[in-house]
Amino acid sequence: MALPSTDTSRLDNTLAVIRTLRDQGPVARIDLGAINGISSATVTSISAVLLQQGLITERPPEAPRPNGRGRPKTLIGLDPSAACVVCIKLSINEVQLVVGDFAGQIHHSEHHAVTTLTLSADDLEALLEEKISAVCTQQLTGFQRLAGICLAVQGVVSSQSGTIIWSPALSFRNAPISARLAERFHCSVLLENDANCIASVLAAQPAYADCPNLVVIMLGYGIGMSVLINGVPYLGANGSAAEFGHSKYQPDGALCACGRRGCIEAYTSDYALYRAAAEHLELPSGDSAHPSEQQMQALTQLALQGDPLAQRIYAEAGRALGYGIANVLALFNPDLVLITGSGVRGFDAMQAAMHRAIDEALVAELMGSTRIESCAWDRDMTCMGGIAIALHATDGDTLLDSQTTREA
Amino acid sequence: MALPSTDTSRLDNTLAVIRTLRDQGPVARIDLGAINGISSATVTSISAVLLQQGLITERPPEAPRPNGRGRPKTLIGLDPSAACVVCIKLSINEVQLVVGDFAGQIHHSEHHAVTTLTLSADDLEALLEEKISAVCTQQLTGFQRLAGICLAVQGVVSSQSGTIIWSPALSFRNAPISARLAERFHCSVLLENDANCIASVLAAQPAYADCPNLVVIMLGYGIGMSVLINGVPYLGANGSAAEFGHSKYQPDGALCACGRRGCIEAYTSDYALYRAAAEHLELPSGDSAHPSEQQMQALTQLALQGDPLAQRIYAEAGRALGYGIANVLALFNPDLVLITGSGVRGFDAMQAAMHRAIDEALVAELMGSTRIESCAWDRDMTCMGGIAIALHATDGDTLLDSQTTREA
DNA sequence: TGATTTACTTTAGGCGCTAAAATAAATACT
DNA sequence: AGTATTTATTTTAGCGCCTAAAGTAAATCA
Repeated sequence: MALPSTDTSRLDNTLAVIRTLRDQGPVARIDLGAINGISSATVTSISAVLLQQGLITERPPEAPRPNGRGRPKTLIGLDPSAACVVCIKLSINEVQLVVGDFAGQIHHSEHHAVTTLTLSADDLEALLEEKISAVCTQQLTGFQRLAGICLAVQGVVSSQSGTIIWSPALSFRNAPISARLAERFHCSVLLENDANCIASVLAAQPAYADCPNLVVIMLGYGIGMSVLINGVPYLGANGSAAEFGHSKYQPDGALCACGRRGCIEAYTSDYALYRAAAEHLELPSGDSAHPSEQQMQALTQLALQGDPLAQRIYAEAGRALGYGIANVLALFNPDLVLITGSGVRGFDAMQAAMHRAIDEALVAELMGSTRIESCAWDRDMTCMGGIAIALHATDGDTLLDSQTTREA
Repeated sequence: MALPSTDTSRLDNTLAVIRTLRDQGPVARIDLGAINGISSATVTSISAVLLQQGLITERPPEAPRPNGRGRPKTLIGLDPSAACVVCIKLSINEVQLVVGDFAGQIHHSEHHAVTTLTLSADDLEALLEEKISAVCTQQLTGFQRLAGICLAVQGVVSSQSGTIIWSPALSFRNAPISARLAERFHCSVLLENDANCIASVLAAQPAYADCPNLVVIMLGYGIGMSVLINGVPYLGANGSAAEFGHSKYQPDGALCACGRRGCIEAYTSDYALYRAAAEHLELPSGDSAHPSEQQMQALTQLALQGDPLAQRIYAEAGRALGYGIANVLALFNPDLVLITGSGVRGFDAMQAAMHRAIDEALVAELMGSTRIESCAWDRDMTCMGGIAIALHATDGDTLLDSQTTREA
C-alpha cells in the first residue's frame, strides 16, 4: 500500500492548509505551519502555489495593531469564489437546495414543496437536474467552478455506488442517482445520509471537539442516527448502519412503519406518539399518519402541562428511547450521545423516563463516562453538513482542476 | 498533523515488508515490491538494512526448479529468533502463557490453574511476574530480545492506560497492570480484550478477507463480542464497547450476572442455560453457578436428542441471541457475524430460533447482505491473536532496537 | 557457447522537507 | 530621526526517500 510518499506528502500538506483555512478563517503562514506541524518554509512554498492558482488570497494586515512588535503577520485566506458546492436535501415532501462557497459559507438557500412519494426515479432525476440547473445559472456566476454536489437523503444510501437504496421519502428503491448527475454537471456527486451530515456539523463544533466517538440521534417523523468513529461517519457494509430507529425495545411490541414490531421508532417517533394519542385526545386535525408540526406541538404541550395520558405516552417513548440508548452505550461506548431533530421539542417530556430506563438497563461500568445531551434543532443543519462534506471531498479535485486551468 | 513524510515513508515501507513476510512466509524482493506497491530498488535497499540488522535471512533458492528460466528468486524471510513475544490469557481460574517468535509461530504454550477470583491486584502482578520470568529463563534463550508482552483479559480493559477496568475473572477493579510489567521486563506491554484477540485471528483468515466490518460473538460462561471496523478492533471511549452480552433482549427480563435484567447473557450464556435447566433436569452435579464443560455438554445433548424442556431452553436462548444480533445488524451493518466460543457446542440447538428471531425483528433491507455463521472454537485462538497483535505493535520497537544494538 | 529471460543492484535524478541564513517590516528606544 | 529589536516570510543548502533506467547476475534454452 505504501504510496510514493514524496507525492502524497505535498498533497496532504496542501489539503491540510486548505482545511485549516476553511475551519479557522484567514491565518498567517507561520501559524499554518505550527497548526499542521510543518515548517513555515513549506507553508511559503505551498501558499505560493495556491496563490498562483487563485485558491487563496492575501489579506491586508488588520488595521488594529497586530500584537506588539515585529513584522506583522500576513494572513492568507481561501478565496470564496474559487469554487462552490451545492447541497440538496431530500426529505418527505420537501427538497432544499443550498449553495456554499469555497470558504464554506452558505451563499443561497431555497426550499421547494414536492410530493416526493409520487415521483419515479426518472422524475426525481429530472427534478434535481432542473433545480440544480436553475441554481447554477442564477447563483453560480461569480464562481470559478462547481466543485461538487452533495445529496443528503433520509434513508439508506450507498455512498460508494451513489445509489439510494431505500428512502422513506421515495416510493422506489435502488436508484443510482449520483452517476447521472455527475455526468450532467461534470463534477463529483456525493450521496450521504442526512443524519451523517448533521453529525458532521455537530462534531465540528468546538464544544464537542473532545468527542471522537459521537452518536447523534435524530428524533422526528422517523428516527435517525449517525455514529462518528474517530470523527468519521460509520457506514457499515451497505450503508445501513446506525439504524437506531429499528433496533428493538420489546419483542412483539408496538407496530412500526417498517412492518416489524417493537422498534424504538414505534414508540418514540412523531407518528408513534401521535398514533398513541390520537384515539383519546383532541388535537388539531390533519393527516394522522403524518402529523404536522402543529399537531405535534399541541401534543407536546399537553404532556408538559400535565395531561396524564400525554404524559404516559411520552414516558413510554422515553423509556423505549432509554432502552435503545442503553444498547447503543453497550455496543458503541461513545463519548457522547447527542439527541436532536425536530422531535427534541418533546424531549423534556421524555427525559426523566429515558434516564430511568438507562439506569435500569445498564450497570455503571457500561455507562462509562458517556454524556447524554440534547441539542437544539435547526432545519438548515443538514445542508450545512452536506456543504462541508462536499467541500472536503472535492478539495483534491479543485486543486488539480485549478492547476490545469491556470496552466492552460 | 502532516509528518515529515520523508522520515515516515521509509519506516512505513520497512514495516510493510516485515508484515508481508510474517503473513506470507519467505518472499522474493521483486514480489515484495509488487505486493506493497514499491519499486524493487527500494526493497533491495530496505532488505539490505534488515539483513544487516539480523531481522531477516536469505533462503537458499528452493531445490525444485523455480519456475522456468531466468535468474531464480532469492527468498528472504524473517529470522524467527530476532525477537519473541509472550501472550498471557487471563480467564476465570486459568492463566495461559504462550511464546511466539518473530515470524509469528507459536513456540511454547502452558496452562496454569489459578483461583483468579481470590487474587489481589498485587497477587496478580506477582503471579504474572513469576510466570513470565520462568518462561523467559526456560524458553527465551534462543531469542535476541523480548519484544513485547500481550495480556489478553476477559472484560473491560483500557488499552491506552494499560488498566484492567473490570474483569469477571478478578475481584478487584481498575488495576494498572501494564506499566509495572513494562518496567519489570523492559518491553512494551499491551492490554487487550480477549474477544478482540480472537477477532483479529479470525479476520486474518483468508476466508474472511472480504469482511472489513466483522462482528465476532463469543458464547461461553459469559458472552463476549468484538467489532472490527475496517479490520481494527473498535474499542469505544473507555474500552467497554461491544458489550453485546449486556445489550437487552427484554426489559424486565431474566436476571443477569451484572445485576440488571433482560441482558442477552441472561438467556444465552452457559450459566443462564444451566440455571434454567437445573431445576427440572438431571444433570451431572457440580458448581451450578459455574457449570462445567461436562455439565454443559450433557445439557446440549439433551436438547439435541429431543428433550422438550432442554429444547425450549435453547430455543429461548436462540431467540434472545437473534434479537441481540438483530440490534447489532441494525446498528453496525457488518459484512459478517461470526459466532464462536465454547458455547457454540449448543449453537445447533439455538440456530433455528435465532434465525426466526432475526427475521421477525428486521426487514430485509436492514439485514442487508450480512452473513451469519458459526465457527469452531479453539481455546488457543486467543493467544494466537495476542501474539499477532503484540508482534504487530512492537515491530517498530524491534526495528529501532536492532538498529542501535548492531551499531554499538 | 551464446542468446534469452528473469531477478537483483547500482546509478542518476527528482521531489519534498527542514534548518539556518537572509530579508522584510513592523515597534521600541534614545 | 535613526538605530536596535522583534517577529514574519523567503531563500538557500542539504538530506532522505523514491523511482526509472541502466547495469549485473544467474538461471534455462538451443
